[in-house]
Amino acid sequence: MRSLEVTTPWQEEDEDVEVDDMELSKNSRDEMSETSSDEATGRKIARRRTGGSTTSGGSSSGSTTTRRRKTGISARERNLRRLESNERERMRMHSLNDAFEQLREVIPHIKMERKLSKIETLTLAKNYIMALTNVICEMRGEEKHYTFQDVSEDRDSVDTVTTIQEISREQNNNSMFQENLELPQENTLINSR
DNA sequence: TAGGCCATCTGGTCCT
DNA sequence: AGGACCAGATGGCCTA
Repeated sequence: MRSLEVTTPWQEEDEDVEVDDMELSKNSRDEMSETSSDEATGRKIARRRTGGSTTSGGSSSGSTTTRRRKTGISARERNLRRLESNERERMRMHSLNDAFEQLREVIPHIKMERKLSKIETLTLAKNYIMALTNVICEMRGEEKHYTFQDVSEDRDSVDTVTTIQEISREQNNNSMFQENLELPQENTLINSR
């Protein structure tokens, strides 16, 4: 992935002076251009012109008034680091999204026009694991590990459990499912959403 | 138009 | 010290 190639206000100045952080934030946001694309992945990099947080999450230590810098780095340097940090964060989120995509591909679910949302993906994955665990227990002749409650209110659960039951019927004699599989400690896990 | 979902920016905190 | 992680804020897109 390439670095951002944006002409920024601080590229014009290179003075190592004390600068108000709020002003820096403003400059950083003002820099944002519309969109560009990532050459390596083809992903669109959207940058807002007016976005960004005013009071960022969990950040309570700094006042909104002028704060003094910890070190002697210039405003230009700090903004450069910010951009690099943004880039790393984008990459991190992209890899997280890739992982979600891979998870979507292995979860059996009813085909939909739209793709599964993240929360749906996680919920289905959890249900899938629980249902598979029950299948294993069933094959071993043990008591079911998890109890699905109130499935009528949870269509995803129903879909997943139905799918797993079908799988278990087909693979009822598959010894791979019956040998040396570690099961979670909990005996029940209420299916909530 | 409201609400859901998402991508991105941002700064604090944690970890190596 | 620097990068990873996290969560709040914001705006864009889409759908009912």
